[in-house]
Amino acid sequence: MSKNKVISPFKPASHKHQDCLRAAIVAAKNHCDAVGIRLTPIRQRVLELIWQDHEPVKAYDILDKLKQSKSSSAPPTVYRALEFLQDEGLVHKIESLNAYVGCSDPKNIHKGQFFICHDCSFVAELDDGEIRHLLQKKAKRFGFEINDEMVEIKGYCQECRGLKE
Amino acid sequence: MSKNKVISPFKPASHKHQDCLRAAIVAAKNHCDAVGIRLTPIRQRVLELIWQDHEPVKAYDILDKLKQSKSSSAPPTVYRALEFLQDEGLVHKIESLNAYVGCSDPKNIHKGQFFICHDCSFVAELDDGEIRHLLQKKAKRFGFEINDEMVEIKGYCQECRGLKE
DNA sequence: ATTCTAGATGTTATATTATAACATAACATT
DNA sequence: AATGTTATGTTATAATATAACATCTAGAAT
Ligand SMILES: [Zn+2]
Ligand SMILES: [Zn+2]
Ligand SMILES: [Zn+2]
Ligand SMILES: [Zn+2]
Repeated sequence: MSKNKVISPFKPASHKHQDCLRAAIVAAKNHCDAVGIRLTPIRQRVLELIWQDHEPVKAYDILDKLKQSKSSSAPPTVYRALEFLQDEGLVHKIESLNAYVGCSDPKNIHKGQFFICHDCSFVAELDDGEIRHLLQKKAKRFGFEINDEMVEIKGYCQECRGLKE
Repeated sequence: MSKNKVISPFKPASHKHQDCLRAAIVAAKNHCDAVGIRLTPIRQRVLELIWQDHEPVKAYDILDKLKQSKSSSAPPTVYRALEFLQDEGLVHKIESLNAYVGCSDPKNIHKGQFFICHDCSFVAELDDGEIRHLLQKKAKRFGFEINDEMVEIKGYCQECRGLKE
């Protein structure tokens, strides 16, 4: 089963992001209902904060915003929510940035491949069978059994490149 | 120019690591001489500590060992040395582990692809043109210009898989 | 409806990773 | 020796993340 998905494509800055946010929350609710776990208010709020944009968000930035509506919030509040959301495939951690992005495809558990713009910080995500397959092939050559993958690519998105002219 | 190198292959636990260490230090000295920069005692010592094994090493573990011979050492001592070594291609940071591994190919500046064993922590490094090329191809599809790449693959090396039987 | 319980949250403290800022020392060039 | 540059020393603190234990609460079991 070698799917080749664009989980989250680059979108123009002008896109109607309200729709991305709304869709992500709906997908999260559906997922949690289906699996029989609870998307509590804190968890939903953290997810909403992460989906404020397509940029990776830092844990302590989430904490700051969370405190505004819920003064009892502390680091564990955020890290617990993040752990839950990551376990459920609702959020990925960008290891090279110590930051978190939403994932709109929780049903299908995966580790994506991320493309991150240095200028606008937009993160696009693929779940690409070709990449996975090539890495498998390389690994196989020296008898390595893959169990987890991190692919994070930085550079400049089309829109930002246009602006550089 | 699409090279396809195995920078640092998996080696049996029994290999004569003294040779790896020695070769790495010689390569580092040669590189620094050639480029006209200084591999100072601190920098060399940090590099040696990183090359104690093929496992990623944590900054504060380096610091602890450094203190044993040089009591004036502090976090900046280590992080400065690490920065120097990374800039010169003598060390790579494994982002997903916040740890550092030696690189035996400093001449050729690159971002490698890393395969890391969960059991023995051995890190193998490729500088693989095929992988780079595929990522380029994917990026091109949505007009993304790559500037930096992180590929870190976790799993089980051949030797450790054999032991699991 | 009441009790029980697992899961979720609150709270305090601390561990881990990394950098800022400024002072001093070592080294190279003139 | 005087100068500029690079490296190191030193102190403090920022940024990221987890441990440990107390308390609460929604929902299951009775
Ligand atoms: Zn959007
Ligand atoms: Zn951009
Ligand atoms: Zn070795
Ligand atoms: Zn192994």
